[in-house]
Amino acid sequence: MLTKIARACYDVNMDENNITEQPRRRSDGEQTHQTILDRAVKLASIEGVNQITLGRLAQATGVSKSGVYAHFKSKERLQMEIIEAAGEIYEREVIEPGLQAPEGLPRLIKLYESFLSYVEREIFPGGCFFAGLISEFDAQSGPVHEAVIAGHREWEGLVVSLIQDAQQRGEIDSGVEPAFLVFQLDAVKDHANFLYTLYRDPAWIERGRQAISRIVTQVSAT
Amino acid sequence: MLTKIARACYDVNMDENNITEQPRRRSDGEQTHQTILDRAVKLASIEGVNQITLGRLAQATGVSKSGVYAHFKSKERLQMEIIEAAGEIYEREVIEPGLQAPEGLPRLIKLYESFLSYVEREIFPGGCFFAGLISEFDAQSGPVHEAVIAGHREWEGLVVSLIQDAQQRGEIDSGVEPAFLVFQLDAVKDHANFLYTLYRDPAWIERGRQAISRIVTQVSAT
DNA sequence: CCTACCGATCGGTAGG
DNA sequence: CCTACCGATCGGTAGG
Repeated sequence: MLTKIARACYDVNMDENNITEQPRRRSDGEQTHQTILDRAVKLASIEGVNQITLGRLAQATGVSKSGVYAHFKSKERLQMEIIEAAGEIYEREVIEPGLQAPEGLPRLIKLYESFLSYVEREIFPGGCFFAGLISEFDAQSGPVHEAVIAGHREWEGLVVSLIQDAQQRGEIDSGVEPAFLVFQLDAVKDHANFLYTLYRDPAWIERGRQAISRIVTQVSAT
Repeated sequence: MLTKIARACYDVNMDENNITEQPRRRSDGEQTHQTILDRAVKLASIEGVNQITLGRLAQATGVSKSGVYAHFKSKERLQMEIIEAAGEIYEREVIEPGLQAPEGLPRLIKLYESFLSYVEREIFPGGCFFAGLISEFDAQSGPVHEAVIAGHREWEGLVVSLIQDAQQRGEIDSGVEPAFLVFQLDAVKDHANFLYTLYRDPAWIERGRQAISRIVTQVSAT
């Protein structure tokens, strides 16, 4: 039966865009899959990825435990899909709006403002998903740990390139070490997320904005 | 049997300092209790307090599962004792060395240096215990969440009072808002902990030191 | 996607 | 501090 559904999904897949060997579900199943994943991402942002269990996810969605399991085929795969789904949301809510600003310093500033806004709007009920994820897996080896490091390196690389752009345009002092500036900016953004999530007081986001703009002012070319 | 041990411990207790209704164990049991707790604190700093189970703690210490349970009487109590024990370590490794410096600005600086040193020396194998704890419970209501908030407020209060001391001595500009300065300093210390724990590269601690001293320089009275 | 299971482990209890 | 349990839940499987 599973095979039949899998094959049907595979056929549907062919008509769409995705020709991988990973079987997918047809439209109804696809929707259920997404519904479960949405719930899982929200739960994981509050309690941590390791606290998500098939049973509780089943209860939260009204699907049977084995129904949930059938969608993900293992707990590891479920965890990975949760992280992927969260990544898409982060991309949509932080990266894309940030990159819409004009190149150079405005883009750098907009990126951090997008982050603060995304925290303030509580896109994830438990605060920034990835701040929580890093904290959960920073000291634990395994595939998630590696994925977390890759994600952090990607973010750092993006910000460094924005800083270098701004330096080439003469908007940021050329004597500033990009990696150090990223450290300063990220410290503020993560701390604002941290305290907003703990206290749910927008004053912390405002402090984050102030601290970011203070740092930017200091490194701005004269 | 439990009652007998409990009563024996109670008697011992009377001879010491502590006359609460909470029964304690006699010296052997006391030692086992501490051994279990030490392991639990280390494990919890890596995996999170919620990941500690009686079974795994039993396995890690060689005590039977019910033996572990007998020492703590509930998982909640175990969690609370873990947090208390971590708090004592934090007090010893960060607060006390910090407060040994001369009053005013040197004491403020020393407090943050003590923190960075405590991270660098890996007092907890999974990074600063309380950074992890806040991250784990920031979005979850319950007694641990409340304890975490109380702990954060205590730290913030301490730092604010150090800043005000330094302001009264004319070492920090009186126009600086203490709460905002704490925000800036804590952002850096937590971020250094965060990245050191993820990468285990002392360069992140060094960046933290640089960022701290830069902030201090900026707010220093002219 | 379901019911009906499996062995392992969970927090906790009884009794010593 | 131990053995020997309890019901509940875990991730996962069989079969439809």
